[in-house]
Amino acid sequence: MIMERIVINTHSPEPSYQQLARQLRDAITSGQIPPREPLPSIQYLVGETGLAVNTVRRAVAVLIEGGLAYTVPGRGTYAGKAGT
Amino acid sequence: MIMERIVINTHSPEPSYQQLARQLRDAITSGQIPPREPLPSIQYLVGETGLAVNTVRRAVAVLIEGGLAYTVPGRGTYAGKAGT
DNA sequence: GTGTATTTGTTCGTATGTATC
DNA sequence: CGATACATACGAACAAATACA
Repeated sequence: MIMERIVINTHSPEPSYQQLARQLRDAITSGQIPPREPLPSIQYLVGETGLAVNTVRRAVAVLIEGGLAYTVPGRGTYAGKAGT
Repeated sequence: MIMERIVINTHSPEPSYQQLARQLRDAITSGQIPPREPLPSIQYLVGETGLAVNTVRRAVAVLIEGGLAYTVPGRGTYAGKAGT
């Protein structure tokens, strides 16, 4: 599992889902999670962050909409763009 | 309130939020809801469609991300782009 | 092939906060 | 202040796709 510690500050004015999305984005753009490598699973992120499933899902959705990750149902979510 | 009947087919393979997003999008692009005119409120859409608040919000979020609508906190959601 | 576990997708319900009128 | 409207977050349930023993 590739990924540094994730820290969510509940009292920050920045929404939790945005904090998580930002940290995941950084992990991807920095190459810490190379293209085609799986992101941490939703369940893992729930345990790691203490956030609710829906909140984590929302954060991941941000990356997907941003074209930084893609999902394969039943498999997982991967860094980079879907394709060949 | 500008807007034709909204119909959600629960048994359709197309997710409810996408059905709603599509119908709202059509209402905007067709000019049925002109730029700067308010979209139906979340609560209204909840009553009209029978969907849950979160599901309706998700549909509206699709339009906002697509640049077809913008939100003014405490006021409402409007067709077109935010700006002047 | 079957059954189970994992993972994502959709949906609902509810509570609290913030902004506007 | 009270009503309205959007924003964030939590909790829970069920379906579908995939992986694996």
